[in-house]
Amino acid sequence: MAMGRPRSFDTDKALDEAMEVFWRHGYDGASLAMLTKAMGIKPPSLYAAFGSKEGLLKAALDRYAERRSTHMRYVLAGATAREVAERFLTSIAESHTDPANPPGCLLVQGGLACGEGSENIPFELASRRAQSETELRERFAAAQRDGDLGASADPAALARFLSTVASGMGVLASSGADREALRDVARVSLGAFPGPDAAR
Amino acid sequence: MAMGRPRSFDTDKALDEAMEVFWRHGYDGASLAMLTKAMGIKPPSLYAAFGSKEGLLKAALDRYAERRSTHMRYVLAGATAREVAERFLTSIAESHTDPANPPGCLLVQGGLACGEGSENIPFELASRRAQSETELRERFAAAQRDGDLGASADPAALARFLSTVASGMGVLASSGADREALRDVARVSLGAFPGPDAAR
DNA sequence: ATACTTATCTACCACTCGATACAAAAATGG
DNA sequence: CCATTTTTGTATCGAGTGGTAGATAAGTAT
Repeated sequence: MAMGRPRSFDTDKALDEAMEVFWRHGYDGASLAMLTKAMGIKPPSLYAAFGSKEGLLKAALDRYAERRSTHMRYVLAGATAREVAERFLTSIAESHTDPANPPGCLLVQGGLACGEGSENIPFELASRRAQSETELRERFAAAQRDGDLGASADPAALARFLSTVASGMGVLASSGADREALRDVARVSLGAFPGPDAAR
Repeated sequence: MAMGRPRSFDTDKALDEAMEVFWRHGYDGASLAMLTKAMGIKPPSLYAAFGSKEGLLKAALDRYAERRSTHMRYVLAGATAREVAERFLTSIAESHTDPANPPGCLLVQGGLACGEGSENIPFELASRRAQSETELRERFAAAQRDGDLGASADPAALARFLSTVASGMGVLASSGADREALRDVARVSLGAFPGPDAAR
C-alpha cells in the first residue's frame, strides 16, 4: 500500500511551539497566524495534523501533561504526606518561573474565560487541573492509612488547598513575580499542612 | 450655551452589564457585539462614552474596585491580623460564588494572557490585584507593631500568601466549584496563619 | 515508469473583529 | 423660530479571524 508523502515537520517540535503560544497568549489570544508562524508550517498542514485549533490545543495539553507527569511522579514519591506537599509546592515555584517557558501554568494561562465558540476550552483546562488534585487526594488518603497523616486531617480538603495555591501561584507568576516570591508562598502555605497526629 | 442631546442610557447600569460580559468571557473573549447587546447601546454610543474597548474595561474595573472597597474596609477593620485574614478569605469564598455575579474574580477572569494588541490588559489587571495585597501588607505591618502579630512573622509574605490563595480561589470558582469547596480552602489556608507570638 | 496516497503551498472563503463617517434626532440658548 | 451642541442609529470600513479548495510535490507499491 502506498505511504504517501512524508510529513516535513516534526510533530512534537511543532507542538512545543504551539504550546508556548497558547501559554503566552491564551486560547482566544493565540491566532492561527501566530501559531503557524511559530510552528513553521502553513494552515493546511496544521489542520491535516490536528484537525482544528481546538484539536491543536488538546494535543499541546497532552504533551504538557506528559512533561508534568515526570514531576508529579517525583512529587507523589515523597515519603510522607507532608513531604509530598512540600515537593508539590516547591517544584511548582520552580517550574512556574522557569525562564525556558512562559511564566505561570498553561492550564491557567490557557483560558479561564473564552469567547463565543470556544466555551468548552475552560472546561477542558479545568478538568486537566483537577487531575493533579485527584492524584494528591489519593496520595493523602493512602498517607492517612499509613499513619503519616493525622486521622483528623481531610485529604480532599488538603488536596484542594494545594491545588488552589498552585493555581494562585500560576496567576502570581504570570504577573511577573520572581521565583523567590513563589518560594515564599510555598513556605507559608506549608504552615497550613498538618503532620502525623502526634505533631499537632 | 447649548447642552446637546442628553444621553439616553444610564452609564453605571451599562457599565454593570459590560462588567458582567468581561467577567464571564475575558477581555479578548468579549466582543463588541456582545458588549453592545448587553449594554443595550450601539457602538457609536459606546465609543463616545468610553473611548475604546480598553477604556470600557478600565471604567468597568473602576466600578468593580468601588464595589470591593466596601468589602475591603470591613476586612481591614478586623481586630487582629488573624481576624483580618479570616475575614479576607471567607468574604472571598462568598463573593466568588455569589450567584448574582459570574463565578470567580473579574481581576483574574478578565485575562491573564491576551492576544496581540491587548498586551497591556494583563498588566492592568495585575496592578489592580496587587492593590489589595498592599493593603493587607500594610495592615499586617501595623498589627505587628500593635503586637497581635508575632515579631517573627513576615507581613509581606503573609499578604502575598493570602493574595495568592485569593487568586487560586478565583480559578477554582471559575471552574464551577461550589461555595463549600471555597470555604474549605479558606479554612485550611487559615491554618498557615500565625497568631501573636505567644500562640506559636 | 505508472498508479496511488499523503503532505504542502498558494490563494482564498465567508465571517467577525474593533472602530468610524454620516446624517437624523433631541436637547438648550437666543 | 433658528442656531448650536451632543447623542443616536444605520451602514460600513479595512484588517484579521478560523478554516478550506485545488493544484502540485514527494514519497511508496507494483
